[in-house]
Amino acid sequence: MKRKLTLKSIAKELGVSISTVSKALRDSPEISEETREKIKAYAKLYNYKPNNIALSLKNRKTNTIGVIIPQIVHHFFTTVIYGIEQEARENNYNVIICLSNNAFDKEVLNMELLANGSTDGFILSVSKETMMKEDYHHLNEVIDQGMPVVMFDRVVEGIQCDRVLIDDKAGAKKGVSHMIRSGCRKIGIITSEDYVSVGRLRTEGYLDALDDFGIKADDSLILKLDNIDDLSDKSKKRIEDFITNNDLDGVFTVNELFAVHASRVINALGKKIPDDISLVCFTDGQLSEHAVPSLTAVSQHGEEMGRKAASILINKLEKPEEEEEEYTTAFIETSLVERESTKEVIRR
Amino acid sequence: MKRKLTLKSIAKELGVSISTVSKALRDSPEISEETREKIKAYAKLYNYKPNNIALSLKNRKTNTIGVIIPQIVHHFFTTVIYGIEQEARENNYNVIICLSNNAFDKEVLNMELLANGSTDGFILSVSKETMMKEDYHHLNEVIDQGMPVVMFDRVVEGIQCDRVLIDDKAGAKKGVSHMIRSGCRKIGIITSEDYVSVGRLRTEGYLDALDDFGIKADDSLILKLDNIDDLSDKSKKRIEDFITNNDLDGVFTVNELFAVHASRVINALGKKIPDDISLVCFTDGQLSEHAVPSLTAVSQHGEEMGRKAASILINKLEKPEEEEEEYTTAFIETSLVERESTKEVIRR
DNA sequence: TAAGAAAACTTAATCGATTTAGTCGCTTAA
DNA sequence: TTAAGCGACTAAATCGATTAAGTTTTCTTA
Repeated sequence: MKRKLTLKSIAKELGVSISTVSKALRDSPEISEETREKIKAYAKLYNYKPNNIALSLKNRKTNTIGVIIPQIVHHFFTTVIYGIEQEARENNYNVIICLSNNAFDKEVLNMELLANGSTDGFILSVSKETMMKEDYHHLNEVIDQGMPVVMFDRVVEGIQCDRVLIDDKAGAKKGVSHMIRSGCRKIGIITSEDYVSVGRLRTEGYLDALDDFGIKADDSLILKLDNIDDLSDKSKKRIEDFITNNDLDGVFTVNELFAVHASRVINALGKKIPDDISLVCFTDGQLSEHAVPSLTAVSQHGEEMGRKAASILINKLEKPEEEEEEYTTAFIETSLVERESTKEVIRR
Repeated sequence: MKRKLTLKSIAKELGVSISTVSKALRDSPEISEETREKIKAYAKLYNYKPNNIALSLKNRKTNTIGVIIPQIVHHFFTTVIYGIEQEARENNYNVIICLSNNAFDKEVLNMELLANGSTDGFILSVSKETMMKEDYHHLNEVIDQGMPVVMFDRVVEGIQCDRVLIDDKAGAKKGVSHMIRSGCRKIGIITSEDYVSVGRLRTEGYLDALDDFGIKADDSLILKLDNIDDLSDKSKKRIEDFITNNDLDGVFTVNELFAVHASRVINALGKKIPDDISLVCFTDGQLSEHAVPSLTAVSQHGEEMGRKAASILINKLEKPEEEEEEYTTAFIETSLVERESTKEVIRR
């Protein structure tokens, strides 16, 4: 086991001072050509790399971004992380990832931990529990210490930070409009309770689309489930009843899971997708792509979201300090991925 | 914006020396009860937390684990990360995640970056390119510097490190045996070329199972595709031909994607799953669970794998230094998740 | 009462780097 | 002849913490 080289060990070995070594390696004109070359050759030979921790301490800058997300076993979040990682890497930043598991306490703990010098700033999507508690002291604290924060996807109001959001409303509208254009007239939506912001916004988009085409909304065609993140047996049952008891010709769902189950139910009823019932879901993931029939989906572009969030954060971090603060909200546009679960749009 | 407290600022404020503050906060008996209480009260009031970077430098220990994986938008890897994160957090470690995107250069770069002080050890799954290049100098280098490494899933030989592996062979055998017990006699396998270790091992498990039941293996029933990570059009075509041209009563695939496509093809041929053809795949993910019919799958327990890898690494890190080194290989057992794509096992 | 011990602090070294402020010898110009 | 200037270094401070070693001050106790 060989110890890592340090400036000190190089200096000792070559019989010069530490600062000479440091300056030589940084090409300072203070050091003579000869000495410089000698030191650089030695450093290269033994593969000297400065210690990041020491640099971080000296520069009071870690070049590390802290990412806090509710869960990682989740396709959308991984695409966002992927985007963050790409952008970070291109700008010489590291990424530390912490999971809150949707728990308030873990979110606070993680932030406090990372805020003590480990990271320069945060990208986070707040946990469900935090949203319900409406306790954001941990966010305000790190912001107060001058660490920039960028929130994405699940954001809260009243925090001095930048935001990156999916345009949920426009996305849902896009999906539902597509169904209408392809001939659907009685479209149901499977969504979440309104306190989940993405659910609420997507419902609004659905209503907007109907309105645009002069179709009257009908409350009985709106199914609001408790949990948007998974599919309980109770939710399954409610989806079954919803589809069985309404004579729909289109179903829009706010996530893939609801859609996959809807597809199953429609199948079991002996109806054909898309001939009898069209199906569109929000979120374009593995399930939409590989389901049979494959699902037309509103794609969220998580990677772009991650890149955007990271780029906003890095920008703040590199900015020459204390220009007047401005907080932006960026929207990531969705796009519609047409697949087998919808009919062709009738064009005249 | 208020600056973070440091020992120095506290010392100045209270008119004592830095070391007095440090000792007081660490309950040293050297400091009088009175002074100690005063300092602690002040620190608590203003929420003092020591700077991690400074501690890392002083202790030459970062309490951070570097994780390097080929990709993050991949269900299995996220479950492993989830496991790593859990175990790390419970032991007060941070997790830095870097993606190699299956590229050798990025893997090397990431390791070098993190090895310069950022982490105490590594958990990694080597990239495909690294496996093909068989260039492991970056691994040997960090190991040489005394940083422990744990490899998981995609491991290579000849490196001084611990390993955590899925028991691929036993897992495949489990799946294929199940099909045989449920009545299948002509089982095909869709796998990868042998240079992908998991593909090779799973193929071996398949052959083992056939052998156990006295079924003769037939090379024409073994389809080896180029890429195990995704499904190219070429692969799709080959799967179609494979299933169409062989009169199989069972298909085993080494991943979900192959299975989902096989399912589609079987469907298109007008055959019923599982009545005409049974289908089992390695890897229990979203697709297996939600496909129609849902797929019987060999579950890999990625979370357990992550926990195990992290626990081995942390153990090494906390060990009182330089006991005689021993490298272990841990196997994570798989389990079979029975779903709709296989028939009941006939028990006599 | 004086030496020794104990209590309560402070100084200074250290981790590994950067950088400002010297230092020292040599050349050059007034 | 001598001060200024310059080239080529080194010393020391700094980032924020810990800790071994040193310093006072007060208290014991022979």
